[in-house]
Amino acid sequence: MRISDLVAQYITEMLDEQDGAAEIRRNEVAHQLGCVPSQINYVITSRFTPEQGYIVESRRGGGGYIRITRINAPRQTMLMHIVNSIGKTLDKASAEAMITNMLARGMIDESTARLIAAAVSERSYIDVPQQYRDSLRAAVFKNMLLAVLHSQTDYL
Amino acid sequence: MRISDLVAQYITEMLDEQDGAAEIRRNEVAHQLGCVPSQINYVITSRFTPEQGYIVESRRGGGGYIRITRINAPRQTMLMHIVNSIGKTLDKASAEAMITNMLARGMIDESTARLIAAAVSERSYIDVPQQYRDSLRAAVFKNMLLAVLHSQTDYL
DNA sequence: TTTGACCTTGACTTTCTTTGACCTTTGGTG
DNA sequence: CACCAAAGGTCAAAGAAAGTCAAGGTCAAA
Repeated sequence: MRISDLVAQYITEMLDEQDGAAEIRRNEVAHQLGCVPSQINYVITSRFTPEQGYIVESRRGGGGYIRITRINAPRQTMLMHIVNSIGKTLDKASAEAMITNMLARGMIDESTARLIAAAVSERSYIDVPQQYRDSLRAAVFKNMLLAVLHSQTDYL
Repeated sequence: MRISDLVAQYITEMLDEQDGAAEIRRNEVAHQLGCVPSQINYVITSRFTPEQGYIVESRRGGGGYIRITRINAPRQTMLMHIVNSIGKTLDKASAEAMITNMLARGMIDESTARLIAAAVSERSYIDVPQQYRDSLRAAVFKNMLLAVLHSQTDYL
């Protein structure tokens, strides 16, 4: 198992136990998990980004800390928010991050996540000239999210 | 015996032993079987394609892997049929007919149907020149059906 | 014997991870 | 205030995989 996975797991468990908020001391955690301190930063910047639904605050100096907070709002609001945040274009990496995030926060279930991921996967766009791909992905993504909203609304 | 056959056999045996899911490290397998790493890619892209009933996922970098999952079962077979029947292009009307049909036969549920419909709806393709639309729709449709298969596959 | 489909190889690319040297901020202390 | 120690931050280099692609090889069928 990668060290980065260990760190991510450590943080995630802490978030789960503590109701979506975790405060760590970087050096301490690095020492506990046997890695260099900057590894913690790497994990945070790659897997606990705002785009993925986390807020990170920190403070240096004596008594410093890093605080990671999971964002939580009503499902449909979050979905609408995401829909609105999508511009004219959407690259593959962002799409994937968003899907992972929606899944992690229970906004969509796993099979929905897979379906959306498939529809926006690079593989679907192989025959399409590069210049159209990202705008197309944006349109498909948006339409699908609206369909999800529609489904969820129906059952409420 | 060809090297590619060896590789294919290696993977197949692994799938058989492990209930349809195999995770390999490319370099390691290449070394074990005495071939160049890219040979593994060749074999996978030529014999473990979605059309042949496999799903492949991978990750680069430290701790990377290639995961191959075999699709099985009855409903899956029907879906595979449909996947294979989709050609290079797919117009809106045919797509809709297929979705309705799959829904009617219980191959997919209602929310899945809606999602797929959203993804292949004409509205998603507004910015795309007419000439690309149907081939794109075909690709998206196919990928989504494969994702459905993936969901229905219980692996591990 | 030409051709076309399939196979093999290796150079080069891209992505993700790990590490460490150096920088900046903060709070305390003389 | 001046200085220092204790945090955390940044960044680039090196490492560890996997992906791509094109050039050439094999072999059987036409």
